[in-house]
Amino acid sequence: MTEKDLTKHFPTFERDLITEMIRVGELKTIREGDTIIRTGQNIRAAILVVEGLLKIYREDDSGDEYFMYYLDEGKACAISLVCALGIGTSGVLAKAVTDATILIIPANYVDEWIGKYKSWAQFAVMTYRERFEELLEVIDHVAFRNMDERLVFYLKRYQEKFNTNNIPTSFTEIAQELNSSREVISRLMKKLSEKGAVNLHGSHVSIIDLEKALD
Amino acid sequence: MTEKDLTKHFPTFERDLITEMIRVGELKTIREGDTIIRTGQNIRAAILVVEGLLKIYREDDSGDEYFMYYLDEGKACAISLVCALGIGTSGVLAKAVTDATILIIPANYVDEWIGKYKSWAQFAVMTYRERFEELLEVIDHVAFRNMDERLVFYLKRYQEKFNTNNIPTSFTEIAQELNSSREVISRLMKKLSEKGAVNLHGSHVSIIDLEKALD
DNA sequence: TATTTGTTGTGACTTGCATCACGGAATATG
DNA sequence: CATATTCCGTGATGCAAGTCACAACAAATA
Repeated sequence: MTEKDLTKHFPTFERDLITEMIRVGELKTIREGDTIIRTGQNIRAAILVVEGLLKIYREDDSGDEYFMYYLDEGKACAISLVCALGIGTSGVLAKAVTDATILIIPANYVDEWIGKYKSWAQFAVMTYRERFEELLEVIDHVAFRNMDERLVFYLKRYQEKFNTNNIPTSFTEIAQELNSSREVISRLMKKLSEKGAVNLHGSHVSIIDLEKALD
Repeated sequence: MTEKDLTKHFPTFERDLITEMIRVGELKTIREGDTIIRTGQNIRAAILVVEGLLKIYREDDSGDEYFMYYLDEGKACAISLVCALGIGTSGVLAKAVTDATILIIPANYVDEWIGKYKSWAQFAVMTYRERFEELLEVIDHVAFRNMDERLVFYLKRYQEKFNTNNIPTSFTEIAQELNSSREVISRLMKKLSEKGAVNLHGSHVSIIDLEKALD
């Protein structure tokens, strides 16, 4: 990983910071499907996504995983940033959706750089802000919306993140991530297809126009 | 407000920071029930709670307010901290539960102090961390728990924050804050009283032992 | 090819909860 | 004191969604 590569994904960082990140950070490549952070795990480093896409979940006692949001290239896990300083355990679960490269920054630098590099402090704050907003959006959906709307939201995010109208995810998996059941997803999908919002091909789903889902 | 008063509520802050807070911050007293931050409001300052107790809500399109968490003395509103820097609008609603005193710090200082005062940077990070955790807990409840458990959680927090077993809140209000309905709360309360977890006195509710709610 | 495994579709049933429609008790206000 | 207002209790009803049971596929594998 060269300075140029890193600068490409983190364009706001000043040169000195990039240099130091390369010096002290540990690059790690992750396979699709791998789990990077586990709930309850003790974290002593910040995690930045250099390449690839992660998914962040909240896990309940019985092991159900509620999908909260995606983490793109150039973003950081807010939990890992925040845990890096305090004596924190995770609280969330992070999985790689694609093969990915992450940069692991030891906790002490996370702290030190806040005073040292303005761009780092801003990055940290921006990270918090964005994740915070995303959590609020999750709460909106879970607290106020019905499953049909949440499914549409789920599909919309997939569409945006992967820039495709093809949803290869099985109904079983979608159901797990929305903390619902396969049958419910199946029936809701049928309704969506009746409205002309999606097409069902048995094996996969293709999005036509999610706006049509609004009745 | 003297330096001594402020130090009492924010003991980790160094003397210089306290001095500067008094110089540039605006103290404001708030009446019980007043709204401090509105959803969608543009925020150009951080808000610290010096005295009193606030309640933070998430509002949906139709004006329903979902109660998320309390904000104690010595704490800051994470949203206001984070919005102070970015070009942010609020996303949450803050109300005073008791008469309160808040300290308003203009956005530019929020930013500046992160590099200047270590205790401030740590305070900011700690604030994010705590609020973040609280949001995750909210998601847990809304996503995974039924109304009965959420009601018990609601009562438990009241008990802790006000250090009392007396709940003077009307069922109608509890229902609104949990995004439920009065009748449902009424029936669940009855169940709780049958289990010996609470006593119903018509006008108010008194907690006996919330552990007994677990069946 | 035959079998296993993972997928979706669907009817029947149950449950949690919102809503409606009362009525009665308590409190406030004229 | 009378009336209005606000609160709570409770049955009836409807809907969203979770669960069960079973069938029809398709893809992978022996």
